[in-house]
Amino acid sequence: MSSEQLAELAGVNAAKVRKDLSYLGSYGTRGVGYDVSELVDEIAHELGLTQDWPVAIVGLGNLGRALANYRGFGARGFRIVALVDADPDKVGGSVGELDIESIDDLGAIVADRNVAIGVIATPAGVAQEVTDRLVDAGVGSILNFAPAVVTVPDGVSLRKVDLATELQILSFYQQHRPTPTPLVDAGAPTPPATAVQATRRR
Amino acid sequence: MSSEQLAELAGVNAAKVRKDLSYLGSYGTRGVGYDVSELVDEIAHELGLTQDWPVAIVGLGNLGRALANYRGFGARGFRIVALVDADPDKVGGSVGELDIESIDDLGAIVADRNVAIGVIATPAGVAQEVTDRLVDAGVGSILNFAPAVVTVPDGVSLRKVDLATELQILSFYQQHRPTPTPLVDAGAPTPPATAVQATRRR
DNA sequence: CTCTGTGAAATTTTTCACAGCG
DNA sequence: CGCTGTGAAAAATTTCACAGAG
Repeated sequence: MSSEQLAELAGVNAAKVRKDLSYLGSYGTRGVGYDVSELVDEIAHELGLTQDWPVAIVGLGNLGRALANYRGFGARGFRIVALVDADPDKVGGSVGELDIESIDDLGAIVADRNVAIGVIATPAGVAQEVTDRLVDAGVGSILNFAPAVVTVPDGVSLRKVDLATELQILSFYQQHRPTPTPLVDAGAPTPPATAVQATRRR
Repeated sequence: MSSEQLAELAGVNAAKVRKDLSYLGSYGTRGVGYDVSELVDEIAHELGLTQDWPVAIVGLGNLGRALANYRGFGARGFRIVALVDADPDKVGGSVGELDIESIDDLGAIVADRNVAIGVIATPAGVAQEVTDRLVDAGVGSILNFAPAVVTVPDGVSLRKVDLATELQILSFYQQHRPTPTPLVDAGAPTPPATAVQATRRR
């Protein structure tokens, strides 16, 4: 597959694809393109996806349950090894194959199962406390879904997914839409809309 | 509050805060700083958050239910006005205050309730089809949680939240962590770790 | 001939640094 | 004085464009 095709699929410039891939090394063949399975392997290796990263989910409300059931994790090599909650009513219950354990046992759980990544799906109010507990237990990466800013010490990675922020960004574009409702004949070649775009290609 | 303080809270450079805010106009007071509530109002206005953007959620598996129950949406002015699924067993059920309706009624639902934003929480396999249906119905912004790349016509905004991608990014940093497990005396000033950081400040 | 890999150019983003307002 | 607003500089990112490998 050529950089041109990859670029089309990703919605970016072909030169960017080539430049980015060049940082991995020279895995393309001039005049031909890239071997996709080779690329997949190389990228997986570079991203550390060939290793097994045990994941613990803290907080088993609706979002935590959704994440626990999310099949996309296993598919990409992330193994959920623990579900932890503070609510005594939830502890002892289970989601899928896994039992819900008490956050008081976090230290032992992280140590025993080598938890590398902690996912926070708790209410905002306890997010920082949970983060601190995870860090103290030795977890090196945190993915925070709680609508709260949390801080971590140097050396710990932190990412935040804020669902409301995503909607706010859409709202911005929605407000700046070329036409509030594009009342164009179905079948017309293409609406003349060309303005600020959140959209990628086509 | 000064740009310095705002920058500290956001984990960015103070000049960047000032430069960014300057695009809204001149809402600061020299020698003093910014009036936070004024900033909140101005930013809300610029982002279109003073308007009401009706949201429809398509797909009511675990993730869809979590999103439907997510209190952060209402708190920031997004009103969920419809829950839609293709599964006849789910249609007629409800989540919170809202009934689950059939995707076959999508056109009427979008038109009646002025749905502006569609949230896709379906399996990957039907994400493109659902996207097309939403766009045909007149929805101008799409937030895609399905682990699938979907395309939209020009003039429609699209954002994607990929949970597994977030983990992959963490995995990358985890793999490049300064020390696998920072075995530093608790109480030591600060671990000497200084390397590639996903972390913001402190 | 086609398509990669990559210097160099163009563009965008971020930071510096300071005039000047309150 | 202290802190904003902003030109100008610096840095980072993206794109161009083309030599040269296959």
